[in-house]
Amino acid sequence: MTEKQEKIYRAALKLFAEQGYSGTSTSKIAKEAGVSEGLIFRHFGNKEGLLKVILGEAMEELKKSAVGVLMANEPKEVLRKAIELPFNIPHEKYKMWKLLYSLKWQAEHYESQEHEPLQLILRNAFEQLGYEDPDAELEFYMTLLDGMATTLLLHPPKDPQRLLKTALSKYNL
Amino acid sequence: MTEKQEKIYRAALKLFAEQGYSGTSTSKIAKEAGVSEGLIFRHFGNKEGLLKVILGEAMEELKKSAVGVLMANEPKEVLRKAIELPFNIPHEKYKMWKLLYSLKWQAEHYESQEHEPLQLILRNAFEQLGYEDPDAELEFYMTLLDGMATTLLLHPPKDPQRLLKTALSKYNL
Amino acid sequence: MTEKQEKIYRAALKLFAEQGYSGTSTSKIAKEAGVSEGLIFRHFGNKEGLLKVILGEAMEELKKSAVGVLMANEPKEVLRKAIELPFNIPHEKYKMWKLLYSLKWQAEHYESQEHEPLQLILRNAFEQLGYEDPDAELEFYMTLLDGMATTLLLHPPKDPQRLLKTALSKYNL
Amino acid sequence: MTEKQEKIYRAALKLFAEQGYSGTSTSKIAKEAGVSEGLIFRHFGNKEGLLKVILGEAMEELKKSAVGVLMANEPKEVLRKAIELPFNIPHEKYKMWKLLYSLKWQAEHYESQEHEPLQLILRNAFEQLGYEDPDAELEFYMTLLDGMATTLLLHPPKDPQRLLKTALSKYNL
DNA sequence: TATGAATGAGACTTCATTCAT
DNA sequence: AATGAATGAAGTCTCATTCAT
Repeated sequence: MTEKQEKIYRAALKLFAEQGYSGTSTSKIAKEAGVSEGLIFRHFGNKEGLLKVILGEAMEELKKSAVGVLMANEPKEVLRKAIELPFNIPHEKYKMWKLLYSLKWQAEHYESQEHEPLQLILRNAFEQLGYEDPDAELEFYMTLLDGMATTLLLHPPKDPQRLLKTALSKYNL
Repeated sequence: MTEKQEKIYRAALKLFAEQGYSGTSTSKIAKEAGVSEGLIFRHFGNKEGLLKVILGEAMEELKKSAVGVLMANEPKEVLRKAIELPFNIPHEKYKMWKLLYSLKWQAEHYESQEHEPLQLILRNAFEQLGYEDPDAELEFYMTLLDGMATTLLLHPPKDPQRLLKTALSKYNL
Repeated sequence: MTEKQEKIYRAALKLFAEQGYSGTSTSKIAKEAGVSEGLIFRHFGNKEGLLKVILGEAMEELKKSAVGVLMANEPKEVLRKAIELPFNIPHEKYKMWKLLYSLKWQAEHYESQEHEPLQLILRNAFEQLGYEDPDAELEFYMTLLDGMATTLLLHPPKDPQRLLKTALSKYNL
Repeated sequence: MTEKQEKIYRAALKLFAEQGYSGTSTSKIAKEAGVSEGLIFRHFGNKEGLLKVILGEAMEELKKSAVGVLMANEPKEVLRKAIELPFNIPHEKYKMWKLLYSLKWQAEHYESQEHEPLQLILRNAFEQLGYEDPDAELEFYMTLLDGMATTLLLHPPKDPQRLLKTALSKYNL
């Protein structure tokens, strides 16, 4: 990506995350990026193309961040690393995650990112740990993860570590 | 509300929930409601006015549904009723809750509905039950509630009761 | 058609005919019609919709003007009335015909208006009049008609009747 | 003209002829020519400059093709050669003629190419052949030529020679 | 010479809102 | 109360053209 492309990309990510996709006009993006409006279309085809590029990168990021969990070799470590995921989002990736989560609420853009590999390994962990109903446990764990992400992205507590500690304690991790 | 007002209200609720506020044009609302576009403005002033009316009703609903929790007289009952909240959303109120949650992700419309009374009574319950750090527990519980809502509204499981059961079991309820 | 619709229609017809479809912007049309640009889209959907309505009317007109030829009952009368066609275009229909002819030269909009009924009756007339190769005669006659239209619409002579007379004399009409 | 200049020239000729001048963007031309958009402007100044070069060449061509008529020394030969003109357009010149004719229908670019020399010699031929009203005959002949061009360029018949033969027979040529 | 990034103006179109009826 | 015509501003996108390389 050239410099201006990056500028557009970043401006769009910021605005999409803050004001939503429909709520963000291309002219706002251009202004925020300090670039002519036409350039957006030269580089990304159209507004949706810009979103798709951003979403593509986000998916990459998501997969990358899940690698740590997938590579854990003890079930307890799997659980711990999974729940730590939203706590390890680096500051510069916040916008991206916020956008990803906010889009889940829009029918048009929703594509249930089941993220099967993660779910598989989590289910396996519960099984190995002797949980009675691993499927139910998995479901609950995913729900908890959604809650964590929501809290951390939307109204982050002063001391996130306390929240993490509480969560870990529930599973004796 | 007259009949046509209701129609507009319902159409707007549906579309706002599905496609977002900015993603929904007044003309779409009018078409969905089977009503002239002008009527929206006669009855609700402008697009935002329509949103505010919907949000107002939603807040009422929210308070109403919390009453059960506030009136519980045993700490364990408080916890149980609180976590049951998102499971008791009646079918016809789904749109409303979805809208409420999706708006939380838009900076423009976000107003942290702390919902203090509920939080107070929950904190109190944890205290009475002898939890070491009631504040931390409260924080975690609210996070869990957010997760529940997300799951139920966005990708409801085939058997919601199983999820509820799992949750309750974590607190021996 | 309401008054403003008519205004738009007429402005578009004029400008399309004079400057071509692509050469005419909707803002020019709106200005010429003394109307807001948005109104064009409320009434005609989009720019192409406007063209289609105009073209539809033109086809009607075309058929109507051919009726006289189709109803002639002597072969000589058929020939005469056919060649008189372009000479009888009323002043207010000039724009329409010009547009129709100019569009024939644009691949995108071209649809060979064979106008079969007219051709059939012309061929029949040549046959009855004992012409050796009626098909060839028809072909030539249609070519002549195209020439007439071109001349009359593009660089009308001072005395069109003289041109008509010359043409008629070629066929002893 | 260098190779790339030629490419641009040819691409523009093709597209202008098929889609009209306004309907053809410089970016389409560049793509069709397999050349960067900027190059068009380096070589031809601007879009109109490109058109002018094409039109200039076309005029040359037109004059060249008329030479045969001007050099005929019998009146009948003049008439024959004149009417043969549009039938002798070489395949690779079709685009050019089509463009020339289509531009006649656009007010903006129209410049009545009276082509006086040709008209003079034709009028003279009619006079010598003893036609009563040479001016009227000339007018009709030019109209016929327009018709021929229209037919041949727009919907060429399977057997053009038959059309030519029919035309010639009308003048006993 | 040639490219491709970059731009500003303007294209087509949609939007929220107003107004006469 | 209700409609539908009408509008001006803003939205997305394309265009001809320029410029640095």
